[in-house]
Amino acid sequence: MADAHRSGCPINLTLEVLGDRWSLIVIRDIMFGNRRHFRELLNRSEEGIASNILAARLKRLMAAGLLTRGDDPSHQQKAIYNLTEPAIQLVPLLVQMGAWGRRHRPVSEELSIRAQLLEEGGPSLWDAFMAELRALHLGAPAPKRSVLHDLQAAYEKVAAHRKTAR
Amino acid sequence: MADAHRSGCPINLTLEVLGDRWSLIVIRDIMFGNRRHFRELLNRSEEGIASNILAARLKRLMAAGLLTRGDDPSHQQKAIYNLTEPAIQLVPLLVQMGAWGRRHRPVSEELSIRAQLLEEGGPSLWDAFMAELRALHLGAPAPKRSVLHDLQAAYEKVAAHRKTAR
DNA sequence: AGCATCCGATTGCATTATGCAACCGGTTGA
DNA sequence: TCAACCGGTTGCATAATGCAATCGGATGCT
Repeated sequence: MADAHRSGCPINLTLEVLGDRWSLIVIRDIMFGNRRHFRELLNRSEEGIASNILAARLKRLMAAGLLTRGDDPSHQQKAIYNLTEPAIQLVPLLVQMGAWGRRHRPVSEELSIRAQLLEEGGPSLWDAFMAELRALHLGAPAPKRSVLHDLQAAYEKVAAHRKTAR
Repeated sequence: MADAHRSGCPINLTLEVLGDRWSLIVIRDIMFGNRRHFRELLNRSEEGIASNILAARLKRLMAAGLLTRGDDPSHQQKAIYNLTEPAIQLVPLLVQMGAWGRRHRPVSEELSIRAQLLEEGGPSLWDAFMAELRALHLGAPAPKRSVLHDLQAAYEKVAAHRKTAR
């Protein structure tokens, strides 16, 4: 009863989980940038999230069933954040967000390449990408071809540039 | 220079406009519920937005180019809020949000009928709906068949019930 | 062993956003 | 004349966000 949902409308309920300025940024970085550790999410994101906000978001997203937290065998203190199946199913939503932003907002060309690829690839590309995410985050059998690598290329280039520029 | 965008990423820029708990609720009500006046948006929405928040959101959405404000000829004081073309192009995004919420959140059956119709109708239905919105909000020539009426039916039923129940 | 670096956070504090209720001057229609 | 409605605004409390410094523990290098 601590629910207190504003309404049962699907759009509203989605907004109650994801309707803030950081949740989808975190999911985007895990999903498209393959940021799996706290420090990666903290230091290697374009927008510069604060550490307390990041911690709060990770906690909330885990409570909402969108992320799980696992141990990194290589380091006792290191945590690995994984996407859950519901989070992986946000791919079409994020693609639409990217497509809309690309058309109607002053995007930078570098960072919109990924959105363009996903938009032009259509649902079949999204499915391939989601299959890769399941392999990476849920331990599902790995698909043959990697579309993820292509998607991450531009992203990595920009992140690296930003890091040196600091 | 008062821009100060966090980054040029399309997803981020979309989030900077729509990433809060109310903006998309307002657009949803105008779009699917055909709420065109301030008082309609205030009193006839499921979630019960506060009047100052509504005023602030309408102002921001107009500044972002998603809404325009027109005069209602029938009443000197009455304002009519219209969707712009960019706002109408949010249809696929809202459909994806509804589809995701329907699958992964505790939606009420009544309110998810609309989401289901739009999801099952696919892109061709979205296009038909968007054409109707253009007629309604931009003064474009009206299409023949109205899919909007069907979409609003369930919504109106619930809103009417809620009004009497207060 | 010693020490710098990295690990996922937490704390304190300032600013901003949101939420709630009451209220405003003007318009409309009976 | 008057109640109801019009699009908001105001004041105030609470919650979210932003920023910088810091924490205790783990790791790796020398």
